[in-house]
Amino acid sequence: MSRSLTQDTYEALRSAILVGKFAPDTLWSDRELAAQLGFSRTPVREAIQRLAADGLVEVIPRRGTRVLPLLADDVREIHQVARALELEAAIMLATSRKRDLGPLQRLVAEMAEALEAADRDRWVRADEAFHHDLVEACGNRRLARMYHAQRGLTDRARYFALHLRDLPTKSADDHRAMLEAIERRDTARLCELYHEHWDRTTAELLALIERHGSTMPVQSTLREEKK
Amino acid sequence: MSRSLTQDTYEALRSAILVGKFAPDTLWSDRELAAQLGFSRTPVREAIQRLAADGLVEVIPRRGTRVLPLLADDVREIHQVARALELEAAIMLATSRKRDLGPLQRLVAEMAEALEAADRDRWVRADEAFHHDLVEACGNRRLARMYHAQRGLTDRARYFALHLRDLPTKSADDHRAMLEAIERRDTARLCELYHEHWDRTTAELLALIERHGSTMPVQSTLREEKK
DNA sequence: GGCTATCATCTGGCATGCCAGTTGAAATGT
DNA sequence: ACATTTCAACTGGCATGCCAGATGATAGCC
Repeated sequence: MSRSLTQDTYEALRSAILVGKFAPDTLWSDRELAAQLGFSRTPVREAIQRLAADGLVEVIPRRGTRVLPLLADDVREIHQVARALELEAAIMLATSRKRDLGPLQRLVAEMAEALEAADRDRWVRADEAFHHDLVEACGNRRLARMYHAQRGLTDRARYFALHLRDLPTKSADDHRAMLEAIERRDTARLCELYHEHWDRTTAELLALIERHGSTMPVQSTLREEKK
Repeated sequence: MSRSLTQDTYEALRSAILVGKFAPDTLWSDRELAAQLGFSRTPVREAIQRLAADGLVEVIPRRGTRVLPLLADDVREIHQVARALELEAAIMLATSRKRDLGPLQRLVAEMAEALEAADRDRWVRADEAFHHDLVEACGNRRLARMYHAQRGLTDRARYFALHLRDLPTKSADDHRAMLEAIERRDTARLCELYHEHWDRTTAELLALIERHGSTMPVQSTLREEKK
């Protein structure tokens, strides 16, 4: 895989948690994880340190490592942070002199096409790419890193939500409007749009989460494998 | 100290770096740090993982752990992120129904008194507390944690800057105006104020940094102690 | 039966030993 | 004298062993 077992472990565990392979609130021991992944406790422990710093797990001394659930309040908090950061990035783009909005324009078009074809997966890819590229384009790498780290935490929820809701026609309009505001360098309009867009997105996601239980309908498969 | 050597090590190293006891760009080995702190490599290594995640150090395999310098670009990026997050918190306070602005009002008064007495240390304490409490009061713990983590990175620079510049009379006005905007629930004004305030603060800090070299005038003392 | 004390077994915390990659100065050849 | 090679002394990566605290099934008591 990569050049470091710690890195591999970190990525494997993070992805497993975000995809839902570890049921929230379950306890895991470093020995157990190490055995499953095939190497020793040390890289696993170091990876767990990082996951704990990310807020994905909680280490309980002499009890185990608990996978933290994604609660409604967490979604609310994460979305708020993401909104603040992405708005800052958008404002930066809106006031920047040299900028290339071509990729973003293409992605908006891509989303429109995906909607016409009712292709949810294609739409979600373009949507992810739009927000991703927008934040990347602002030039602040710290901001981008923090944004992606937070946003990644809700990937799982968004993925399930996509198949449970109506086609996101409203979101497509929002994106187009946001891009236009950036083009026109209209920061006041941007602030409005972002507040509307994220408030609605958050509410939609929360409604789905509450309807389907606070944890997404994914169960751990590893627990059973082990026995 | 606390209940975990890893935690102790993390806090000790983080504080040492932020206070300037480790010269930027110096390489350290985990064995060396462990010997100085008095325990073994394991807790030191786990603490270093977290410091690397914070962006304070960089681990170079088989070379050492490099203390990252605080460059002008870093200050720019950090201030931008902090501004975005604090503005979001301020807007939250401005639109919240039940809120207690008493502590913030007291801190604004405190800053005014400190200015009259030309007491820089008292002023900086009140200033820190103002921003701290403002972000805490918004109720989004994630946002608060990220804000403080980022802001902490520039503590060192701000501390030195304080004694090298004029009394921050302008900042005091800004804070008062910000609080008033929150009281009047005037979010548009808040946006303006935040952009002005942080742009000026960033520019001031950068000017001082560039005048005094990209790294603050602090040298490592530990290197010598060791010999 | 119900309650309590016990203890084998589990956990994370930490120390330590070995490995392989990197380095820079000494040893070597020209 | 200089360029090249070599190698001892580092480094972080990883595995492993021991420890003390926490747990829960069980044995013992009332």
